[in-house]
Amino acid sequence: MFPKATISRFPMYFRVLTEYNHQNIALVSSEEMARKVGVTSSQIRKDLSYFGSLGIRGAGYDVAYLLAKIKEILGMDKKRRLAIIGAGKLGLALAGYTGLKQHGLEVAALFDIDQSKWGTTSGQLTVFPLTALASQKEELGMEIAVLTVPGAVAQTVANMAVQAGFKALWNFAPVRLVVPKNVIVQYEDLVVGILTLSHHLARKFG
Amino acid sequence: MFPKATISRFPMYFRVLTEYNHQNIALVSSEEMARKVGVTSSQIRKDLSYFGSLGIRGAGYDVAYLLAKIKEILGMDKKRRLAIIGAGKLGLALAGYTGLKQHGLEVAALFDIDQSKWGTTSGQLTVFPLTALASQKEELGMEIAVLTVPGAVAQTVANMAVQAGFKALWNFAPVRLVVPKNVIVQYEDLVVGILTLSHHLARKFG
DNA sequence: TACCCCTTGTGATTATTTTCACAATCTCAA
DNA sequence: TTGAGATTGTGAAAATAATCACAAGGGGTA
Repeated sequence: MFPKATISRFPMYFRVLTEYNHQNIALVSSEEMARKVGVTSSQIRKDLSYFGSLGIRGAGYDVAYLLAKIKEILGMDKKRRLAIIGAGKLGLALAGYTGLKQHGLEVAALFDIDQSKWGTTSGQLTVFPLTALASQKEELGMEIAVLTVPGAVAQTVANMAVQAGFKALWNFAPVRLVVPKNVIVQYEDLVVGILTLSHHLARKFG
Repeated sequence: MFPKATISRFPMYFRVLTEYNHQNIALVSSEEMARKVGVTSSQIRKDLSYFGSLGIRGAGYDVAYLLAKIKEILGMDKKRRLAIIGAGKLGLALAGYTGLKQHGLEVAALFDIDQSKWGTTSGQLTVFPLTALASQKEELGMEIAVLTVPGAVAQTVANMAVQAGFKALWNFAPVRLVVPKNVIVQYEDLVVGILTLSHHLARKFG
């Protein structure tokens, strides 16, 4: 089995390859990619080797082919639809975040318990009542539930998402969720990054 | 030196300790914390041991004392002020994100190159022209620059932040930045989490 | 005070991840 | 077709991180 960090490097590989593709560069070496991404070339070769012999010895990697492979590995060959639960600032920001669309991810609808938020938002997205989660999941073909709700209600909302049939949760609430074994949870803690910076600042400058 | 992951676990420790503190629980064992955080108790003891003998053998950890220590380690004992550069959806969402304030971080101002955005936002925050970065840094005592700008201009904006005297950058643009050695960059790639989920979905269900 | 119980702190061990270094083998040119 | 030059793919080694297991103390009680 490959290291967990391997998958986390693939989005970066995807982006630089997209760039090369856009520049009509057909072949690229691991050394060249490494410079751009900021990792070692052997790291890139090792990461890719977990998924087969994807390169051409003596020549490098075929940009279009590798791009297709990475899309496949990251599940980007199929369009994934997201349900954002919690139409607060963070939920709305994610709904309008272009980075998602650029990676084949589509926010299909938002959900909130607050009646005053129901209806259509600035974009062409609709905020539904939380109770409509299960029915809209089927209607819109959503697979991933994004939890942008306060920590205090995160577990309750997670239960509802599981009940509605979601098998994957992307959780922004700073809470460990208890879910059935067949449900995947990806935790996203925005505070970790900034506090890591704060720690380094404190070390260096006090 | 301690593992990088050690620091990334501290925000979670901070939160559960805050909870215990709120419940007037004075003493807590690593075993008890471990259950709540979702890591092993020896992991917690090891993490804490890098910063001294913070517990009491036979009894556990003094919640208030450990909380103070963790605040110190994460640089939360001093209020850190942030400058958000890029007053788009993500920038505005971060500006209003309560999680930051809860960890002693304060967004002091926003900056944007777009004249139509200059002025006061929904909160009591002001959006300044990008050219005011250096002067406002001194005026407002900001230490950390948050880059919520498109990837294409991220390097240019980073250069301006460095020029203005920022020693720490929190970069949301999916681009590797070139900065002087004494400047710290923390990368935040929102797409990694969701594509990790997408990968697992593709593996399990196709 | 003496003893028992409890939990920390930490070397030693194990597991995981990255880097090294080079054989394998592909391309290109003559 | 052959040989030179390039770059992959990958075992082995090194570095990093997590877990184990237990000695070292501290707290509480009689």
